[in-house]
Amino acid sequence: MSPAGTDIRIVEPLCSVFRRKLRSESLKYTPERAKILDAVLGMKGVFQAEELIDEVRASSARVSKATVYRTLKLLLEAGIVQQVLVDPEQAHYVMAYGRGSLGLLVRVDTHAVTEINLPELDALRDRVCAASGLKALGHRFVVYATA
Amino acid sequence: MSPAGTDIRIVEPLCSVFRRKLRSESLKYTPERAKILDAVLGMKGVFQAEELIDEVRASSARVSKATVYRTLKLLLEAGIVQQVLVDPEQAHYVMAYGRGSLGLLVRVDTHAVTEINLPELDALRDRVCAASGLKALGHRFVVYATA
DNA sequence: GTCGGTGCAAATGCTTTGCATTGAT
DNA sequence: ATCAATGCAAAGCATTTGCACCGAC
Repeated sequence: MSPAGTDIRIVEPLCSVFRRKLRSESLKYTPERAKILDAVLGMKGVFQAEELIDEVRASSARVSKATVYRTLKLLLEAGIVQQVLVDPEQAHYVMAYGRGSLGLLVRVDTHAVTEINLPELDALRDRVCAASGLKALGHRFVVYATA
Repeated sequence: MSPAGTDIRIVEPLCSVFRRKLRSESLKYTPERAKILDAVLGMKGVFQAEELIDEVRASSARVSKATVYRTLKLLLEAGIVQQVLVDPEQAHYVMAYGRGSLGLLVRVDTHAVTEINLPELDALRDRVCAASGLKALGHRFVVYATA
């Protein structure tokens, strides 16, 4: 579905996006940060910090928990991941580059979280912001359900 | 706006709802719990545990932090308050009896949280759940915005 | 060679819990 | 009288931070 270039969204690897962000603040692109970014790309769907740490350690060398948290914060600032708040105990994240909106279906019985796509909410979000004279940055639609 | 009884939603004081919940588990309705429920009714909009503690202490006697947290959990189970996750650091709550849906406008620059009413999302929520063969329990629509 | 990065362990801050005492039913 | 609730202080847990050493530029 991309003969005319229609479906191309990521014209630049996320790695470059990250490096550019780092360079813009005179921060360094280290092997640890590269490994963490790789692990993020490997995460499917919503994940927690601890799961990311496991993923990093599974696919490569040892990276400290502190570094993962520090890098996660940078990835958040770079817009590469977004925070998703479904659990008061722990922060959850999703790979989110180039995406301001997010739909989630949370099963309260199993705690499973599924992503859903609802583009019609973009307009609603903009309408809400316009009514308050604000600029929309993004939105979350979370549905809680059970079997 | 209630000459014909149209706008009456709470046919029973929340206090009774709470007492019934407590009785059903052979728990006790104590003065501390009554004061905390009162404080919850006095909170306008979204609040944090610490703000509720301040409210309780402002309007009446001393109640320990532990008791407020314990009671908040009971109010959650009773459906009198709902948890709202807008901040990974801290849980936020809203008075929520008889309400499964919730819209929030979060200003990321000032951290102000405003409630918004979007009844059209009920149908969307039900559609999403029906598509997965699940039963909808409620939903959150959170819009992030800035000036 | 200079800063910033990393790992570790200690610190932080919200929330929960153990225990002895107090109180609702 | 009984069984649960309260207050306090200590414990828990995810996340952050201070510091000494290491490494990217």
